[in-house]
Order: sequence, then C-alpha cells, then structure tokens
Amino acid sequence: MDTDFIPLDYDYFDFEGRNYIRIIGRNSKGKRVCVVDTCDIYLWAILKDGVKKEKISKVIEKIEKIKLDSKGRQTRVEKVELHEKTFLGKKVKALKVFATNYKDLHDIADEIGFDEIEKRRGYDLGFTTHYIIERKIVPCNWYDISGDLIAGNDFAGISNIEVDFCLKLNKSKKIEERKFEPKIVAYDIETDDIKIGKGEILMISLVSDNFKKVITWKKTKKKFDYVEYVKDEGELLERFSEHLKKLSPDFLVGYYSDNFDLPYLKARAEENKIRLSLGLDGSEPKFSRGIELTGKIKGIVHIDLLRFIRTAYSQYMQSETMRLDDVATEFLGEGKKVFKFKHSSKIKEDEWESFFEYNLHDSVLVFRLFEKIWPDILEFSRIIQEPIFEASRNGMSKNVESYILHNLEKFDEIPEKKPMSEEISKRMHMGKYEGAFVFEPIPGIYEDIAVFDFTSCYGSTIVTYNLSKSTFLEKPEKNSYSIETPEGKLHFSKESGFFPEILNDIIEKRKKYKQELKEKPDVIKKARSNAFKLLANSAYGYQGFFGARYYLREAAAATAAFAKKLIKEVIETIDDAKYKTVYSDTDSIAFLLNGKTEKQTLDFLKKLNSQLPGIMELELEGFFRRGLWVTKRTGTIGAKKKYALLGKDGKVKIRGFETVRRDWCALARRTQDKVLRLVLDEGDEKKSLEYVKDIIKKLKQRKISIDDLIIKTQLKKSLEDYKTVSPHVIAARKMIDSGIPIDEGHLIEYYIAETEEKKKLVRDGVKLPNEKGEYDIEYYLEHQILPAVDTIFQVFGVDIKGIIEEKKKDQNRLSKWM
DNA sequence: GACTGAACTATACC
DNA sequence: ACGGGTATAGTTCAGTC
Repeated sequence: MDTDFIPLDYDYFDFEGRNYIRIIGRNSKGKRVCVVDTCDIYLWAILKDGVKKEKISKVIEKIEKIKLDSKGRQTRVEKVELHEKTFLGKKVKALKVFATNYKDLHDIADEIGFDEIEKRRGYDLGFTTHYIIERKIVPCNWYDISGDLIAGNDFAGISNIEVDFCLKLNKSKKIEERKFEPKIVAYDIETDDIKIGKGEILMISLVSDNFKKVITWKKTKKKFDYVEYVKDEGELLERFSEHLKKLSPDFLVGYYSDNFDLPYLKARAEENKIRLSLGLDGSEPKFSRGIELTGKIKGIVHIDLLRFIRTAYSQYMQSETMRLDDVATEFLGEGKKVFKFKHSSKIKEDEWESFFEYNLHDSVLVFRLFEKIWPDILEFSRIIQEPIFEASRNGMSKNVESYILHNLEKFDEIPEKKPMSEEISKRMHMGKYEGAFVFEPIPGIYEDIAVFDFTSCYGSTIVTYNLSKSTFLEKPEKNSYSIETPEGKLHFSKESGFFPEILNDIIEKRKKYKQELKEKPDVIKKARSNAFKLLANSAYGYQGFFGARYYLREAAAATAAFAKKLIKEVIETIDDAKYKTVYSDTDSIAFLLNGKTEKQTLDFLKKLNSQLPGIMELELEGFFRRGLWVTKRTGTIGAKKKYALLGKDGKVKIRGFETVRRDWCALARRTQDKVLRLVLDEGDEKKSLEYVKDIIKKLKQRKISIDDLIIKTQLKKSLEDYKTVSPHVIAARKMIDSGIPIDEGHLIEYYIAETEEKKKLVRDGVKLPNEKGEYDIEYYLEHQILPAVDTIFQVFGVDIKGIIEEKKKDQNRLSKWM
C-alpha cells in the first residue's frame, strides 16, 4: 500500500529481540497512519593507530562470537565490518559492530575492551535518534511511503493501536512540503491543592476546533451548556479519556502540564483506581525524570508549551514571569480571566460560573498560544531533526547537539560520547574563563549616536577562527590560529573542523532565510530564520557547557578572546576615523557621529566590513538622537550595562535601569522611566525635576496606592536554603504561615510598612500586599524613588537628594516654630 | 551600639 | 545538571571600635 506521510510521534518496541520504531503521523487526507520500521543497529569500535591487519581480523573474529544474555534477553553480535572513518577530525580505522538490540549495545561495548581498541562510540544516542540518522525518516517532513499493511497480531508491539492503518515500511521518498493542519486539544485542570494528587480535581477543560468543554462533578443549580456534569472525580477522569479518544488529536497541549496537569491526572486516577488510558494503544501516560518531570502519551504528542516558550522565546520577551497570564498577555494581547481562589467547599453557588469560565478560558489561551507558536515548534523539529516531543522540551544546548549529531554523516564522523558524571563534575569545577569586553562609559547625555553590532558575533568567531574540540592544538603549528588569553596562548588548526563547518552552514542558512523572509514574508520562513539564528547564537554556549559531547573550555575561552580582541580593534578604527566611541558591550559599539552624516557612516560601515576577518560582519543597529549614560551608585565612574537611547523614530531603548528590573516597585520604575523619557526628549532635566517633586509630594501625602509600592522578588531556592534572611524570605515565611503554599521559583510580593519602633532592618517592615499597614514613606523615598533617579540628575549636576533633604530640614524647622 | 566591608542574593546585559 | 561570562546594587551579617 502507498500513501504520503508526515511523521509526528516516535517510539519503539522490541519484537523477537529486535528494536522496531513505531511512528505515528498523518497523510494528506487526514488519516492517522502508523509506520513500523527497523534499521541497522551498531556501535563503533575505534582501533588504535597502526594495528596490523592480522590483529584486526582476530579482533573481528572475537567480537563476532559475542553472545549476551542481558536482562533476560538473548543478544548477539550479528556481524562486524571494518570502515575508514573520522573521529574528532582524525582519520581512523573503526569496526562497525552490528547487534540485534540497541539497548544491549552498552553491554556489548563492555565486552570489547580489547587492547587493540582505542574507544567505543555511537551507542548512547537513543534508538529514535539512531533510527532517524540511519533511515532518514525525519520528523515533520513529508514522505511518499509504501509498505505492507499489518494487523494487530503481526507485531506484539502494535496490538490494538487506534490508527486508520498501519504499515510495515518498505520504501520511502522525501517529497516537497504539503499543507498540514494538526489536530490540537488544549487542556487545563483546576484542583483543591497544588501539590500533585493531594486535592481533588474539580474540573477539567478541553478546547479544540469548534469544541469547548468543561467537565466537573460539582453540581450547580444553574446549568451551562459547555459544562458537562458527572457524578464524581472518577467519572470526570473517564470522561476526559473518552473525549480525548473521540477528538483524537495529534497534539495534547498544556501549560506547565509536564509538572502539574498530567501528573495530577495520573495521581488522581491511581487514587480512584482507574486506568487513565490516554495513549493510542490504551496505555497510561508515562513520566520520566530529568531535571524536570516529563509526561509522555503513546501516539499523541504531549506538549508543555511553557517549556518551549522558555527556551525559544524568553530572552526576547518582556513578560516579568513565565506564567500563562503574562505570556498570553504578551503573545495574544489577552490574559487569564480573574478568579479568586478558594477551597471548593468555600466557593459560593453563584461563583462557580466564573470558575468554569476561568478554567475554560485557560484552555482557550493555551489553544491560541499553540496556534501562534506552532510554526516555530515545527521548524525546530525539522531543523534539529528530532521529534516534536523532544524538540519542544530540549534546551538550546541539546538542540545544537542534535543538529550536530544529525549532520555528522557528511564528515564521516563517529559521534562523541556523552560525558559521564565524573567528567561532568570535573568540568564543573573548572573556574570561569575571561569573557567579553565592556567599555566603561563616561556619564553624560550625548547626541547623534550610531550603534553597530556583529551579526551572530560568537558564532561567526567560532567559524572564522575554526574553534572547536576537533581543531584544538596543544602546540602551535606553523599555520594555526592563535590567541592570547590570561591562562596562556591557545591554538587551533586552520584545517577546517566539522563543528565550525556545520556552524557556518547554520549561519549561511540564517542569512538566506532572513533574506527570503524580507522579500516575501510568511510564518514558516520567519520561524526557520529564527530557529537558525537561535542555533547560531547558542553554539558558543554549547562548547562551554559541561554537559556537551563536544565540550571544550579552550574553544569557548578562545571564542571570547578572539571576539574581544577584534571589537577592541574595531573601536580603535572607529575612533581613528574621527568618530567617538561612547560605549561597547561584547558585540556592539555605540559612537558619536561627530558631525558626520548617516550616509558617510554607512559607507564607513561598508569599508569596515571589507576589512574584517573571515565571516565576521558588522551591521547597523540604528541611529539615535540622544543617549544617556550614568554613574554607578557609588563613585563617579560610568556604570556599565545601563543606558537609555532615543531612536530616530522616537522609540526609547532602556537597558539595565531600574525601569526594566522587576525587583523594584512600580512607582520607582515608572518615575524613572518618565524621567528618562523627559530627559531624552528635551535634552535637559528641568521638566523631570518637577515631575519627581510632584511624585515625592504625593508619596509623602500617602496618596500612592499600595499596588504601586509592591516589591516583587523571586524565591530562587527552597526557603530553608537561604543563608541570609532577606525581606523576600520574610514575606515568603509569612505566606506559608497564612496557608499559602510556596515553592521555589515563586515570585514573592511584599511592601515595606512603618513599624512602631524605628526599625534597624528593612525586613522588619515587610508586609504582604493584603496585610494592613501604612507604607514607610522614608523607605520608599530613600530606597526606591531617590536611588532610581539620583544618578540621572547627577548627569545634569542636579543634587536631587540635596534638594529633597533641604526641604525636609525646612519643614522640620518650620514645624518647630509653629 | 554605630560603622564597615564581606557575603549573599536577585536581576539585568550581551 | 540540562549554553556562557560581565556587571550593578540591594540587604544582611560579622567583626571592629
């Protein structure tokens, strides 16, 4: 039978001792297809240099005889082949050792620790990754496939799987992209206790195309047509399964559902002694523990949107937290509905309606978020060639590694192994290496500024100087790239390595898709361009990351050192051309035009680019009307990573200031933001001084709302691990005392209130937002408002603190006499 | 008990 | 344990006089 096919979900099973992949996907007619296939299973045994032919034959003979009985499974080496390969760029002779079961490769590797063998590799990729590399059935690509229809009992592993048809794959051919609209179900639960399984599940909402439902066991007098009423929690769970089965989605999508919704459902199913048969084969969801819990459903791709958003978007997001409310507001322009949580026993009859709506709306938001983000997930999966389940959960480092592993073949490279825990801890104990250069600005307000920055700076540096594990040289060769670092000179071969070469390809693709996007925009191109950009920007972090297969601290250190040297040279060139550099951080340079025109500056940029080494490239970030740099709080030297720019388009770009820090109260942030904007617009401080005086007046008259004085600080670890009892720790303790469960990661909110005696410590005044109290005027003045604006006024020679203090003294004097 | 520097902590920039 | 280093700045804590 023939069909077209897009693979979505991968897992595997054993049949007669052999591994079979099972891929669930769709064809263009919307039928659900299951494909069963197998592939060569092998590991690589890399031979030591200069092992003689006869010796090799003997080793092969020995290996071919290996038979193992592991975990009750008979496994044996099927054959051994000798190949010419490369490993870390070096030519090697390697034995390809074929076996019957991927899970046994580790045991086989243990059996072949012969003297002639230098290293054993390629058995820790995971069967799915290995399969995709072998058979090139890449997730989310389209294929024409043909194969034999199989029934439930042909393979034990596919019994009773709910699909339209199941094929044993014979032939496949990649075809061009076709339209694919996945079937999605978004879900969300509400419970009586946030600890997994501790409380009852009150309701669950399901949202799909033209489908909105809330299932609950709560009986309300007034009935709502989107609410399905069941008798108890057990029935709720069963109805959820039934609806899911009927809707039969490709993706079940939640938000924080790996750690909450799905494990909760499982736990409550156990409590009710019910099987939660969500999988296409009727199986229950399975959880695996990495650093985070991960929930998998057979045949349906379970997606926790939070995890993807965190890795792919968070660095570009404005949201203060990654909570659904904030994220949905940013992406969709609409947040969650408001509902004040109470224990279900305390919810009044007329409040249930808004609870149902709240629950339903969460799923609506998740559904819409998924629609918006889907192109990005799809492109990530295609590009790194890993299934959506993995691509949507992996960190950027893992994504870089996947991309590398799936592109080793054209280099004949044998994959390097994952570091073991011993190696990891060794790497982790290595100190930091010297990183980027940050220019110390001279505080002041400047006019007519241009900003240049390097495109994919570190990625381009790695490519330009060929920096990687396989190109590293202990000693310099006559033709090598060398760089001085504080820890000594580092050298890299000029003979190109696979890592920089793959990275070069990534950067070129990024450029290509960015260009295509400019010419004819569409969401897929945008997603593709963005995915390559993220990969390019993560390659540097990858090589310095202790968990990486291709970790090399020297490569990371050299990348930073080369980039640092280059940007310093560029700054000199810019200043030599009679511009004046005012600031620079890592890969960007801000400088004064000094009377030159924008056109002259763009020509200068062109000239600069023609002189840069390798693929290094500068681009114009923008021209700015004004820019402000301030001093550090202590001393008179310029503060780094803190500035504000006013663009030609009137847009203000604020970096580092309290305005953009969530651990400052809204009043201080807003006041500073206003001051910055006024100062940039007007070029002087006069208006903003009046503005600040007015704010302070209001503060002293207690006219400021508590909402504007709330300080938010994240609890970064569990409460008992804190060595210092800081204000937010006190606030967190108070919350626990009042019965609000707090876990690490929680954003703690509090304000500083006046106390009866004069307090010695800030924390003595901590009160929760709903606690009664008078805000501490002095604290907010001295510790929030004034610090936020003080350094800005200093730039104009205005001593705002002095002005305010004078006033205070005057008032005191006056009050004494009155 | 006031003062001071170090330690701890959170958050931002690129 | 699930990219990296650089930087500012608040609050507490421990040691000093």
